Amino acid sequence: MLQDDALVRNHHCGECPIRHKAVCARCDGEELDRLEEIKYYRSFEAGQTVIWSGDKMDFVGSVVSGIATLTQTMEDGRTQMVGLLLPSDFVGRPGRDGAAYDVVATTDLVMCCFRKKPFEQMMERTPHIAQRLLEMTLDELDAAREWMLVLGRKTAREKIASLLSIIARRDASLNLRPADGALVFDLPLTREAMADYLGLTLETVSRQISALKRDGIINLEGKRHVTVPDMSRLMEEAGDDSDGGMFA
Amino acid sequence: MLQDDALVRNHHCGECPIRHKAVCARCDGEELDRLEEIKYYRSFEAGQTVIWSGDKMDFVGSVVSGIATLTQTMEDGRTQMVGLLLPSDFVGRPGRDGAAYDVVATTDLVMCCFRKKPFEQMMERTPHIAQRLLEMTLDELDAAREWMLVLGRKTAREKIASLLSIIARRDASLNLRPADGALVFDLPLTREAMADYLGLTLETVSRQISALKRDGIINLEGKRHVTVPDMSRLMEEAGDDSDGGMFA
DNA sequence: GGTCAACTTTGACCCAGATCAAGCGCGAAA
DNA sequence: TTTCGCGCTTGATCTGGGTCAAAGTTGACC
Repeated sequence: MLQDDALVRNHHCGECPIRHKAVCARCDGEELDRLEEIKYYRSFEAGQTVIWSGDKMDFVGSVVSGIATLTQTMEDGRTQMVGLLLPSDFVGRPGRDGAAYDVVATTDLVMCCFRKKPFEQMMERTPHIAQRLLEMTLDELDAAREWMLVLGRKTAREKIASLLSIIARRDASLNLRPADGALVFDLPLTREAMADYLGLTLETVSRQISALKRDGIINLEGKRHVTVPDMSRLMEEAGDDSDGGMFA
Repeated sequence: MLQDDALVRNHHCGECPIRHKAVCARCDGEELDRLEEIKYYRSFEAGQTVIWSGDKMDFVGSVVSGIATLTQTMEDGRTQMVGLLLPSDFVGRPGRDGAAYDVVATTDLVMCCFRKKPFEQMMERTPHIAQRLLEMTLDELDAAREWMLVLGRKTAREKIASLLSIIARRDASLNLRPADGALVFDLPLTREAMADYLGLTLETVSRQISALKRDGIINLEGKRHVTVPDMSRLMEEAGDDSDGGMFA
């Protein structure tokens, strides 16, 4: 809360925690000044819907802190998560009016927003923004394709292991702990959200997590706090081309 | 064959069949001239692999005619198609050396290629190219997310109906036949390729196609030639928010 | 400290789709 | 004209994960 308030009050891009990773990453000082003029912050509480699919979207923006999800829903209620938005990820699509997906804040969330029109105009004049956005979009496309393999061809156990290893890897690169080889992190998602991400039911998610715990692949304290004693074993379970120790 | 030869010999972007849809769509005359200098054509036969995953990729390019697929394979042989490349679609990623996926020509294929380095340099100087590529990448990302819903949450029957309606819609916009409401097209994929696209086995694909035929949703002549008497019924079977008569 | 609600776990049973196994149809080569 | 091979269909059976049901955990709020 206090932290979020601090973020909301922070009006200096220079000190922004996502300065070097977000859509503005390539902008120079002068370009940043112009962005600064049109930006504004919005906060959302955990559970709040940021945008409803189909709504008119008059802004775009970056996640500054917290986590949001992108989901699609069929008329009968089946839902599939199609994106997980972490700090520095971009929301919205220049050149489109309606939102294509529901965007929901999974944790408390702070976004750095721009009204769509001025942002689009600025993008025309500022190749650095379009270039960075292209780069980010290509990365997201790769992630989506990786996920298609998970959804289409992996077993429930492999799906869970894949999700855990993605979260573990992300946390390892952001936070500390390359220490003894054991990784520790908190799951940012409920069992139901994991199920929506993986194309499973929440019961199956629960069962497979229990199974991985029983087999010593992971340890659990409470429902959310995970320890991975041996990352390469987890990756083996995920079915990814094995062990290659890539820790960026 | 004759047609392909004609395409290979065609050195004038002005007459290119994908001129207004490909990555060069926004380029003006002068920019086109410069692209023309560095472009070259490559042809592939049906079944040929264009690029192997992991290989160094020293070119990028557009599909001019024919169809190619993008697939990922796990060590044990499970494969998932993650993209279907139609004329005007772009192959390769500026700013990356290795190919992330196998690219295979499903039909005879002609591509308009650029060596990666000169293309990247040109992209820096030519915002029109980056802008168009961003637009195309965002479209692909949307398609990939749509497909995640299909893979994660739809039944086998809905998956087949989804694939058929996508192909039908594409053919309807390219070709003729908005006539009496019946659509006719040829499947460009084998049962196995459809299975790889949909995360199914080829047996299930075959059974579900037979079932849709039995139920009068589609008609088949031979194994590949499909007639859809009532598009809205097919879309209902696909589970897409119903009937909305969007025919671009 | 008790209650309530949201989240999670676990069990019993079932079914859609995978797997295994024949056969069919048709175009190309001989 | 026969034969071969490949793509496709169809049947029988099996099983991973869904469904339905019940009970355990946890934390927030009185």
